[in-house]
Amino acid sequence: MVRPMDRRLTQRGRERRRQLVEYAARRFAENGYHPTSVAEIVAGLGVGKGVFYWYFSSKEELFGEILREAQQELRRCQQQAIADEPDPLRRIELGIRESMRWLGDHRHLFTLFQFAATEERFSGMLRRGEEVAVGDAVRHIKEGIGAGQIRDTDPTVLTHAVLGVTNHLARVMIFEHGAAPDEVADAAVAFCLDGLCGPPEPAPAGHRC
Amino acid sequence: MVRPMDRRLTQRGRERRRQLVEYAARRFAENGYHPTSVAEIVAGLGVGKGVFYWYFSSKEELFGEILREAQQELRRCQQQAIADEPDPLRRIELGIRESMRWLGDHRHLFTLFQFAATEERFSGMLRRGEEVAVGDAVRHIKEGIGAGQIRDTDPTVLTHAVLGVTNHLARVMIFEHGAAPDEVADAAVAFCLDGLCGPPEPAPAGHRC
DNA sequence: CACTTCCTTGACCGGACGGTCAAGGGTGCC
DNA sequence: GGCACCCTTGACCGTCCGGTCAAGGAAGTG
Repeated sequence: MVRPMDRRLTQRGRERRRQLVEYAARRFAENGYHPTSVAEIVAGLGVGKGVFYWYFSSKEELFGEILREAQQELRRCQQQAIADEPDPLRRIELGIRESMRWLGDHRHLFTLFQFAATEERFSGMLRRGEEVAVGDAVRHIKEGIGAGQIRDTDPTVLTHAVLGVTNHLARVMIFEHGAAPDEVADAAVAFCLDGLCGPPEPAPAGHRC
Repeated sequence: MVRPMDRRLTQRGRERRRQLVEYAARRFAENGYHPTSVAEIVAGLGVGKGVFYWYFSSKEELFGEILREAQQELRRCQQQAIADEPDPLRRIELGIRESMRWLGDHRHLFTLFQFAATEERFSGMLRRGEEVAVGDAVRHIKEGIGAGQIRDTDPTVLTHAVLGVTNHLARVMIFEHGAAPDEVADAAVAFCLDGLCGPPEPAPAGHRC
């Protein structure tokens, strides 16, 4: 499982560590995890190999740390964006918009998430982080269902549907087509809200549907 | 770009080639592309290393062929499923259902698609295949918009929203949670159709929205 | 100054990997 | 049989990679 080394670090040490995480994340995303060697990372930073193994016990551990920190920060941003918005549907909207913004700003990390999902050693770690975020979203959806705003379907499925739209649109429209995150977010929100609310016909209640 | 070797193969040769593609695809998906060595592939098939390099000029070329053939087959299945259904909205539904079924049956290939997206050498190849499939879907969406069944939004965005829902739900609900493809497809179809059709309020025409 | 702790260097190691190739077996055709 | 062609073998090669470590510099503390 590769437990993280927790050395006591000075200011200087924390800065070096940050450099390594940052630079390695970019190289891993651009070049692939396996094709990027430790030698290349330290050369890119102009330091000796020993520096790497002073801060991390292996390349694998470094990747794990990158993953963990990225997931942590994404969640932090989402929580902050949602803050204390009372309406669950609007919380979901804000979550989508914030995700889109964040992914636009950290596309290299998104690539690493994708890669992590394809290797067994990392997919577990990724999944644990994902489950936390999904848990958050599921709560909002459940609340929306309770309030009659959202169709009464398995909240987990709905959550993943929203997640799928957001991630895929971010990747294709923002990264590949170079679209503006805000506009893509508008489209994603529109699609998801209608998808969540359900068919118009029975439309009995709810202040948006 | 690693052009495929086109040798003239006998019956026996074609069978060997198929074995290599099949087995390597499974190992790549289970173990990762880079961590799976050519030596391991040929050992798993009980043949010498020369066999590999008789049929493929490099490991990279083999992976490219796996990708190409998988995309080709997925598209073939989708086209066949849609066949000559006249209603565009229903064509999309059938496409979603068929994708879900196919992904459920070929989850290892899905993993390889994901991996390919993370390495520059392969992402181009992947994208070219994706564009073809997206082009198909966009046509159906455009037709739906023309018929007033689908909201008048950028068809490419709508297509990718649907694709995102389908792929993500397949991965999470079918692969990870072990849900039944048919039920997941039901949920995906419901979500996407409402997402495509748009908000209920103005609801002027169309026989489903 | 001495002494400790934190950090850095880069040559080095064992092993694994992708790829090559000379040699040979098998099959079918004349 | 003789010959051509398709396929297979596995030892071998050069390279590169993750990781180690003895040695030494810098910074802080007394």
